[in-house]
Amino acid sequence: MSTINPYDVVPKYYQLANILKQKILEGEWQPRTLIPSERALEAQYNISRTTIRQAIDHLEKQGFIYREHGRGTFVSPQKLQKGLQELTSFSEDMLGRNIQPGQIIQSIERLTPPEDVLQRLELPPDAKVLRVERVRLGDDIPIGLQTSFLKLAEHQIITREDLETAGSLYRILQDKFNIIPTEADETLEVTLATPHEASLLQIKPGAPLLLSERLLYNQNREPVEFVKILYRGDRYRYLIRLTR
Amino acid sequence: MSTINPYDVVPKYYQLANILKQKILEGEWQPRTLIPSERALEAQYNISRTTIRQAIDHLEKQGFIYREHGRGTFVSPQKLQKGLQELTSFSEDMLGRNIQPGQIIQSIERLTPPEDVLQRLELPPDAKVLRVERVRLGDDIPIGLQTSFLKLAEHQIITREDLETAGSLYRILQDKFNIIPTEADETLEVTLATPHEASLLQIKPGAPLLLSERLLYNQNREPVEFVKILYRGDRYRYLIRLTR
DNA sequence: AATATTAACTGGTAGTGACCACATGACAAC
DNA sequence: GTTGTCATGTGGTCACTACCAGTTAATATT
Repeated sequence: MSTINPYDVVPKYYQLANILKQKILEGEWQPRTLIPSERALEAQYNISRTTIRQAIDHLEKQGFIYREHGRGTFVSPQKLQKGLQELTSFSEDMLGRNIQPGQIIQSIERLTPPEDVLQRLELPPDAKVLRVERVRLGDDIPIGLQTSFLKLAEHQIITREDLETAGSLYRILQDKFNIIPTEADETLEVTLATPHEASLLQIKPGAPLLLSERLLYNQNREPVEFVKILYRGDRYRYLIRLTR
Repeated sequence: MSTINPYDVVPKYYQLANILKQKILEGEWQPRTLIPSERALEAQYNISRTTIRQAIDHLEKQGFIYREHGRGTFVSPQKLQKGLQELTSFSEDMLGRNIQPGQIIQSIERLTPPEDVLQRLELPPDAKVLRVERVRLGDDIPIGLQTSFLKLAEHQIITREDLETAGSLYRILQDKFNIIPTEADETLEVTLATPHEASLLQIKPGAPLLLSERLLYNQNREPVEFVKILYRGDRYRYLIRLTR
């Protein structure tokens, strides 16, 4: 069994949460069963109840456990499809489904985007953004057509090499420009493929597509990216977990 | 200004959260501006920092504010589209968009559903469920075709009257059967309308539809309802907020 | 046997005190 | 001017303590 170090860069509650999570993932604690009470854990790990509760809070938010006042804390029964409702990049999304992500870069250009994109990015009418167009692949099959509009200064460049090596655009934003995605608003709707889109996605013109439009905010809640992804209707399904 | 009662059924942190929320909604605290520090609020309201933090935790989770370590706590700038990522019924969804929800009840029947529905509801092969078919309206225009499969005992009946008076199915589940929806897994994908679906939705056969499939869990994390909604592609757009 | 009471659990709320980690601006040193 | 140091203010973590609020089962009462 792992132990908890009293002084570390990693908070105690976080370490504890991982220990408990482990017990669930490894099956030591079965779904629907009661886990030790907060007072019991307090004694067992010699950690204050404050910290115990903080750890359990995290696990509850992540959907591993649920609490019932007066009865106890239980392991969630659901074969948890990890981190739905979480902000993920296309690559992360694919990896979560055990599909190998890939991409064909169509273009990287600095230009003035359509009016509606400027508005959402809170930019003046003549501003320029970096547009990145890619066909996204899953296990080498076209899944979606992705167009990103990035609010970046003129000297902030993203190259083909950046994209090819990093794979994920979020990685680049974080490492190269210190932009950390924290939140996004997304809409989903249905459209039909234009001939151009159809040829890129290797489907028939007029085939149904799932259109996702996502406005991404950085750590200061400023919009930094507007992304459109046209998903092939026959090869993609959107998953979320909702809570009340 | 409101005051905080020391002893009440309503927790202090909850009352405080509402007071702070009010200040944001009424515009007293403008977006992006710093709100008083936790120590300042502690002094101002004569509440311990523990409780202050608990209130702020809630507001942060709801997206009203965000914190930056070492800098302070700020009001979120976003014209918050309330409670996305939250579990809502069709009626609640519509009301949140300022659209009047409505329904045409097609049928209410007790029957054995398709195999896949039984499996998701964790029922044996011969089990029966209550199926409710409705055309859902928004401002009197057909928006979606909704089919609910409810895991209910034989004596647990839902009548047309129940549905017509309550409006929301969730209301009925809660009031009549003490089933409280707490969580759901949802998938979204694209399909094309069959002639039958098209006629009910008043669109052309083959028109693109957004198909939502939702498995709803009760307070004990048991599946209680499986709902399919076929949304008209031209009249419905799905909204969510994602966080990281 | 049925019903009411109670004791002993559970998680939930609240206060106090202490210190850590990060950000920032004032100020000293160069 | 530039750079480095440091004091101060912010949120983050943690311990200890106390009591409130549901749940349950044993027990007493009828």
